[in-house]
Amino acid sequence: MFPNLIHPVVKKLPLSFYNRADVVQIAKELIGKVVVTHIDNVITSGRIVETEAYVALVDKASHSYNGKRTARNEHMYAAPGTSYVYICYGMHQMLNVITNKEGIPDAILIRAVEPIEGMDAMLARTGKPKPDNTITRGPGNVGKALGISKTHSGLLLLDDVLSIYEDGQSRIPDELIGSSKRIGIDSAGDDALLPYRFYLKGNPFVSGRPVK
DNA sequence: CCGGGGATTATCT
DNA sequence: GATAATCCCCGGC
Repeated sequence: MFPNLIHPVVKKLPLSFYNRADVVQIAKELIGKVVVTHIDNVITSGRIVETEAYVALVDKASHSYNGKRTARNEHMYAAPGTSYVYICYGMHQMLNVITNKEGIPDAILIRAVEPIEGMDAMLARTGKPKPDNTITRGPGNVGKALGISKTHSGLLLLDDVLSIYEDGQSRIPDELIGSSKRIGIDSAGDDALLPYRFYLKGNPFVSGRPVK
């Protein structure tokens, strides 16, 4: 209800954060920011520890590759700072952040967060008996724990239902952020190799098999 | 620790 | 009718 009372030291990311042309850079800068949802009268939040960038029009892994536009991906073409939520494998709710400018479908997938507030609600939503490192690990689990569904697509992230806050601390140093090719897009040809995935090194909520 | 395969259904061809 | 920006479990080593 009053997120600013719960996050007294921080503020929402401004439009000027989303309203930039380099979606890969923005994906990297989102590491350490805080996603907050106010859904079903409960506030849940988590620190973003893993993202992936999807570049408008030219990226074979993007839903909007080559300008493709359908009912599902319509919100990719919305204003920067808009959410894009879609259903994957018939059951997973995947949260994306739209950047750049209206009509240019740059998107960033939120792949993992570290829980901050609302663990009781996250446990109830996921059916887990107690907190563990998988509760918000991977994009499907992020959507489930934070209560996000397709109905939350097309929302402005500067509003209060679904929003992203600065972390109130100094920016995460580059040396703590790892990068790699994106996960689960092997059918995207050459673009499957692009280093558009970013993650907080050593964080246990980052998805994928641990790297030796 | 690692890889394989099934679950489950909205979406697109 | 086929596919999918995933997840979880299981078996093998």
